[in-house]
Amino acid sequence: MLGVKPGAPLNAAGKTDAERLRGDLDQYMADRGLRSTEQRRAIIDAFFDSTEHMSIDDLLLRVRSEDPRVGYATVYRTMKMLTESGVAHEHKFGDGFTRYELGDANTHHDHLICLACGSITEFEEPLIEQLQERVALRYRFLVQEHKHELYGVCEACQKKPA
Amino acid sequence: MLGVKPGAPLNAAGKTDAERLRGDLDQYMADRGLRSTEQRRAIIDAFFDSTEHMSIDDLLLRVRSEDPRVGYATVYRTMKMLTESGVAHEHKFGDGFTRYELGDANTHHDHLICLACGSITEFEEPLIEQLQERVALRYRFLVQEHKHELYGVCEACQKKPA
DNA sequence: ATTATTGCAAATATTTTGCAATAAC
DNA sequence: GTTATTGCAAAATATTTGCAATAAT
Repeated sequence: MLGVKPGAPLNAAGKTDAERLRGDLDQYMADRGLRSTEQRRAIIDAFFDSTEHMSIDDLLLRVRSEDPRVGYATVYRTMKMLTESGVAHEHKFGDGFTRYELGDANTHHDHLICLACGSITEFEEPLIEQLQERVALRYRFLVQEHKHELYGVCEACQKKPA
Repeated sequence: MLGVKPGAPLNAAGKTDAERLRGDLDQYMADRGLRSTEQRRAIIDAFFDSTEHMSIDDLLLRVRSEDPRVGYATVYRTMKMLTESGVAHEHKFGDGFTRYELGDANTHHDHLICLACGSITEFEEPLIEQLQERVALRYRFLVQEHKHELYGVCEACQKKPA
């Protein structure tokens, strides 16, 4: 259990979400004969180690600090694999960069995006999800995914001098 | 009052939303010495006449059916002007195209996007907006705009044979 | 020995921009 | 007559892809 943050929440099986997702990924790759390369391992490590919402450039920067010969295309291809396996989720917050976060199927959350500093905060509000389901029912719309994002100014940026 | 749909809802001043927005636009353009050209008039007419959520290509197609010599760049530039004046709102629903709708400052609505046929339905749910404000308060976040979109399958597409 | 993967460069796709020609004021 | 606007082509931006070389199985 090296590299696991002390105090990370454990689930019933005694594993962190990240550990479970890594297991899912190994399974996914094994199932279709995908290979574990040095580059992939480096990118996947960078992704799992990161504070969330990394862009391709963020990831590449990190990975290249250890191994400068990793190419853009490999990062794109690896993150596409993670997305398709459900291990990562893609987000487009409107700054032109696709960002990735851990694909936690169980805990759904939405986002507050600060237009001043770019910081991204997660929020959960089950009552909104509930009302959302009611809206879907009203239109007999089958929801597959949703996006709920509030854009504005975070607390810290409000306090900064103009 | 030519070209106004019969039965369109009128506001206090006896004008439709579209009429009011056209007035706003005239004001906006006059204020900064922007000129009324044939191309702009054609694009603006196409935009106002349209069922909502037109892409640049949709607009260009319409405009070119009347005047084939209008260029892409002019449509982009005109829609940017409409967006900056608040007369149009931009949306990116994830299919790679920016779409535009009438910028109705008073009636806020959100969207259901069908992934099968691409249709876009608007919905309003004041209770969600209310809860959203509460979330913002909880994080002391100053909301400037928001995006709430449900992606899935619309009623019509659910009924279609697979 | 196979075949998935890599890195590069070229291709895509959408939007933006420089500039000379044109048209609105 | 000024100066905003147009249309074109080229640039910019983010992402994808073809392909020969490489590396994992």
